[in-house]
Amino acid sequence: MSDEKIKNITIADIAADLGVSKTTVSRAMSGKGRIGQKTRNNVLEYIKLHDYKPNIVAKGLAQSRTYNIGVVMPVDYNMMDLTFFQECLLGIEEIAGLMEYDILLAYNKDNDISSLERIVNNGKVDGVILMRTFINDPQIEFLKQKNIKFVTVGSSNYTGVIQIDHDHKNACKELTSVVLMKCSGTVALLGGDMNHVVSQNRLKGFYEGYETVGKSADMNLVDINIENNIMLDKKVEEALEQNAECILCMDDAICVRVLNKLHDLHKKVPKDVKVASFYNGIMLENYVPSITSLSFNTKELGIVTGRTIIDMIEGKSVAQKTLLPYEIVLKESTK
Amino acid sequence: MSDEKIKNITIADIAADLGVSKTTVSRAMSGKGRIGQKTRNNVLEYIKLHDYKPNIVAKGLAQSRTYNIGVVMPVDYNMMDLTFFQECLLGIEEIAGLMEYDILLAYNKDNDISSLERIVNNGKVDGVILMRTFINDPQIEFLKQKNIKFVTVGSSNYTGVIQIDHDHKNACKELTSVVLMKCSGTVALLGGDMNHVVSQNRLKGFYEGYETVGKSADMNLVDINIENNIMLDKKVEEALEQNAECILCMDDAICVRVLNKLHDLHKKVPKDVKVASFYNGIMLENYVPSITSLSFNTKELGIVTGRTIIDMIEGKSVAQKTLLPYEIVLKESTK
DNA sequence: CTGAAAGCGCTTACAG
DNA sequence: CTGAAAGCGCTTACAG
Repeated sequence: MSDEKIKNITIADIAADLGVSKTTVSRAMSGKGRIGQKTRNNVLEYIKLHDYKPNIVAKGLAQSRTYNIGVVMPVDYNMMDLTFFQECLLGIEEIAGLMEYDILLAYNKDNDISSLERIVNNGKVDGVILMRTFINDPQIEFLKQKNIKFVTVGSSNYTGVIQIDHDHKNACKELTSVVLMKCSGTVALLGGDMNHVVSQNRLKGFYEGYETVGKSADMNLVDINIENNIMLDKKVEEALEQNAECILCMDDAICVRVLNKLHDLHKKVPKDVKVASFYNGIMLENYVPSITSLSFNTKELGIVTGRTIIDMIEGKSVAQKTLLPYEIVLKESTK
Repeated sequence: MSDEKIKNITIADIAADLGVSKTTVSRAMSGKGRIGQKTRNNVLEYIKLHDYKPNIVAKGLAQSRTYNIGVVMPVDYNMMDLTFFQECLLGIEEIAGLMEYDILLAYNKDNDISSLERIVNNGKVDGVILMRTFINDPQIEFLKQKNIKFVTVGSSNYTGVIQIDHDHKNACKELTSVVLMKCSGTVALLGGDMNHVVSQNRLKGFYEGYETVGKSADMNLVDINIENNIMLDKKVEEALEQNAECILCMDDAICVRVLNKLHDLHKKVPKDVKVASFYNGIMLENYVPSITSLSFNTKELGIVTGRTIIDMIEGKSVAQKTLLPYEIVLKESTK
């Protein structure tokens, strides 16, 4: 066994073997340009027989393309986010593979975008997916200035940015109104960092949910921007003191903490207080009692995001904002 | 703003502007071949001034390289593994970036290696890192047959495979002997799928730990290949019935389950029984009482793995097997 | 319908 | 010390 990689067969080899020009071989494969049916079949047959794989890098160079898409992963995640990103990435990879694209990874740690800069400055990607964005986002600034095509997972307040997201606002609106039907009265809302666009949308949906039943939220029971878990625990106690019949949690992490606190206080769910979450997540999955929550398909989010950036790369026009559907999963916790 | 990517400056532009040949520019950058000091500085200055970045793809084509390394991630992970893989990947990315390489992602789901096949058949990578391998591994078969350079994270029983791992065997040996010092008598060992090479090494270390104190393990207290959590719970009870003074757990997932079971049985750690784990992990981190365990630096594992595959790509010789150090962290649970 | 030639942006013998 | 030319493996006007 030699130490070298096996030398791959090239388009020139095929041309020589078949007694045609490289042009013809190229055309047979791409389907572009006129070519005789017989000639074409000949080439295709040869390719199949010899299991020829064109060198995508060379193809890319000739077309000023790379057939790579850059994906920027955040590093400062917590456990729950990790599974979200992984699953989304899986969706991206799946669709990319089908379209003959590959994923080039970059990381974003504390808004250090050097990793992103490298892959785009080195011309290694045709487009970029940002897995997480911020209100003021150096990634977006950089990509705009470089005029590179990109898509964001989740909503962004930047103008002109193509974004794919679940329809959090309407999801929260609907869940809120469903819960309001069950608890004739006081519903508390806890958690949510308003620096995140998604939190803003959830809050909006919450208010709109109230509107649908002709009421308006009791602002004493809405506690956002809770700084830490200790604060959160206190907010749970306060909600109970104000006789909240149901606690809505901004996301699954909040919800787990709330449930633990209720457990410590010997409050039974749903007998003493109902609980629901605006986001499903792995930690909520096997909780007893089962927890009512919104349910989003993360892998699908990845697939749609991947398809969108590839469409953009290939010159198709795409929607400025794509909102994916959601499900409301009613479980024991709001019975 | 045009719809096109900004056209990058090329080596030809520099050559024209400076009135030298492309050869000279190339040489100035690479440092290869003879070139006058003054000419060289001229070029370098121009490059810095205009912030020129060579097109790595073109460079790669000319050198039959890609400056990409493929990383194959497993998909059938559980939560705990996920953080391991993420952190390892982070290490790989860090060193790759420093060496001007990038990460191309592939997935391995149920030993479907089509994703891996695509990136190597398409000539998109110079080498591959396998994040997880199996006793009979189609990934390894494929890469060997293709004669592509690759490295595995963790140990493999295949011959001739370059592997990077923590020194699990000696780590387990040392922890076992430390624990034996504290519990003059009966130590139980629970968990570990013997289809995994790492489990085999841990078990070996466990036995060797006994040897160091001149004893041999009580086989009634060694329970490996435990099929599920129910079984595991039963094994915990059995260990207690046999008056085990300490329970050693093969990994953190096992350990968490064991701790929960002990909690249910109202057994106090370490008063009623001591506990230690052969692997640290996120779920063990904040446990009360704090848990004695082996501690491994996962990011470092990634860094070393990345450096190794790059060394191989660049023709340097590397060790067949690299074993990284470990730490024994004594905590409350074995007091 | 097919091919010769130029080009994508680099590197690298070869020659001077 | 420097440059003209060929080459990496493709694509694509252009010409016939």
